Amino acid sequence: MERFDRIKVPSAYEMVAEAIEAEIVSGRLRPGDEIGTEAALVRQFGVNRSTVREGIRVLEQGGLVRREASRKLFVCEPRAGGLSTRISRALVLQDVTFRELFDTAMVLEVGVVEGAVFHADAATLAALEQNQERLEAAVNNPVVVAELDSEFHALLARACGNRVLEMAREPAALLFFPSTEMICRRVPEGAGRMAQAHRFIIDAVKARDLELSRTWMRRHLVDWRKGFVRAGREIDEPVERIFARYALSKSQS
Amino acid sequence: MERFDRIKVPSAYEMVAEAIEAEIVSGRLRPGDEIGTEAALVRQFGVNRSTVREGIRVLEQGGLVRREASRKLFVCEPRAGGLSTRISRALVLQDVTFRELFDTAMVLEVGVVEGAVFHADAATLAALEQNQERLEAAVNNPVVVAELDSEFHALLARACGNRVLEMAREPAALLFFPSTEMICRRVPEGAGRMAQAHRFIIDAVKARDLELSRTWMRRHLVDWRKGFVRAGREIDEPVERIFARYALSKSQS
DNA sequence: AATAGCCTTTTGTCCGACAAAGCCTGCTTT
DNA sequence: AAAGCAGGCTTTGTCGGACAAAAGGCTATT
Repeated sequence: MERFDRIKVPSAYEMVAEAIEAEIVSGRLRPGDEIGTEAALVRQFGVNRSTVREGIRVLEQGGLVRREASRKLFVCEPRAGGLSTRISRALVLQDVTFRELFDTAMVLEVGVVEGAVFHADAATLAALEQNQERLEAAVNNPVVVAELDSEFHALLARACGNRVLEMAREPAALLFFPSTEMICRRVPEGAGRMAQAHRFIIDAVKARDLELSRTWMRRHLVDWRKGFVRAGREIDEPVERIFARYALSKSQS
Repeated sequence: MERFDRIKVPSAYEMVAEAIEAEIVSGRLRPGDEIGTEAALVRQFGVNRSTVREGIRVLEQGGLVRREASRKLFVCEPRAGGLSTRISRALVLQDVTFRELFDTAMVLEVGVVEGAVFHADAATLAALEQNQERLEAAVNNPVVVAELDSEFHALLARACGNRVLEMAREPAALLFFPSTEMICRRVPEGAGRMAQAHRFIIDAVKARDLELSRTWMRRHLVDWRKGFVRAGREIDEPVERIFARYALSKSQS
């Protein structure tokens, strides 16, 4: 048992990043505000431009500021940060299995649909209907089906009116739903069953029927799992890195 | 509807970061491996050291590499990234309410305890027992009680054997459980009830009793909420930024 | 008013340099 | 000969200055 922690001398670029972060977290700088040019920061902080730039990289990667087309630097919506992508990547590096993804999705997506039953508004319901229409029209195109399934769940998450839950489900969803494409490709009847399940879920949410919405969400996910196994995959195998790299790079933009 | 996406010309430092990231994600560089000195990277990539350094900042902040005491750079365990902290910060910036935190915790912690019923091993159960002992000995110290409560739920999450779920709950937990201290301070009987609930949860997990574990976890969380309200707080108020800043900075180390 | 061309600002990258901190190696001391 | 120390080497963090290319703004032309 040591008495003292190691002393960490903060470097200049870290202090630059922290100073700007403090302004954002405190609310003195709001999303959309400009940070100023690098030269301006050099003047204010009294450090070299290289140092300022390193600090900016930290903030950029932290999702606090954004630079558009190598131009002005401004505070960005905290949502935008692409943090989920990085969590997903960490999960892949830990060799998590599809079972873990599935079990987590079961917990989170059922929680989401419960919230949606209480909070879904007309606009989101309309968006869900539109998603459903497109899904029914595209049951023979695995790529589009996978995208629409992913969007369906994202819309539902938005509809549940809980931003914490919405964000909590994102990393798993990013790894989970892309497999839908593979499933649809190998299990022909999969897309049809999915469309049917979505239909029931939407109806249950509209009818504010908690129990029914839960039931159909569970059924929908169990179906996904069955399809996964029928497509010849093993539920306890880790999410492969190559696949994940592809899926995540697509989502990053 | 535009036909083409904007073309993004990658800058050199981004390519440096991506090149190293690719090695890590593909598994050719494993946690613990050294990346090499800045000078070595300069030679290999044929770019300036400033450029390499900017790339390194990106990777560092992304939680892929770590530099210890301003010394050698090496690939780090994906878990370490401190990403949850940043998600929590984003949530605070979005002014999420305690209700959102609570509802999410309800979904996730119940999911966690279900997993724990199936997967908890002897070592974790022992750790939970030890946590319980310390909790019962400290019911009069709000600071310690809050820490132990937070640890209790983290242990349970570890016990559930699902790293995806474990990581999904972290951002909410980081914002949620610190309030326990405030509650214990203002509601004297709170800590005792908490110890009792923990006791029942541990026993239910040990007995592999799914339904009982669920029931007590729900009860435990509902209790937290009652305490929150009895402490004079409003469940629909946003998590304050000052509080969050304090809580998160503590957790970062 | 719209456009083309010019000028200015800003970013991305490069070069070279140096102090401070860690690491290593060889020397001194016991 | 082993342990301890000092000095030298390596590497990081920071600095100052420089320049091409892109973006933005301004003016004159049609």
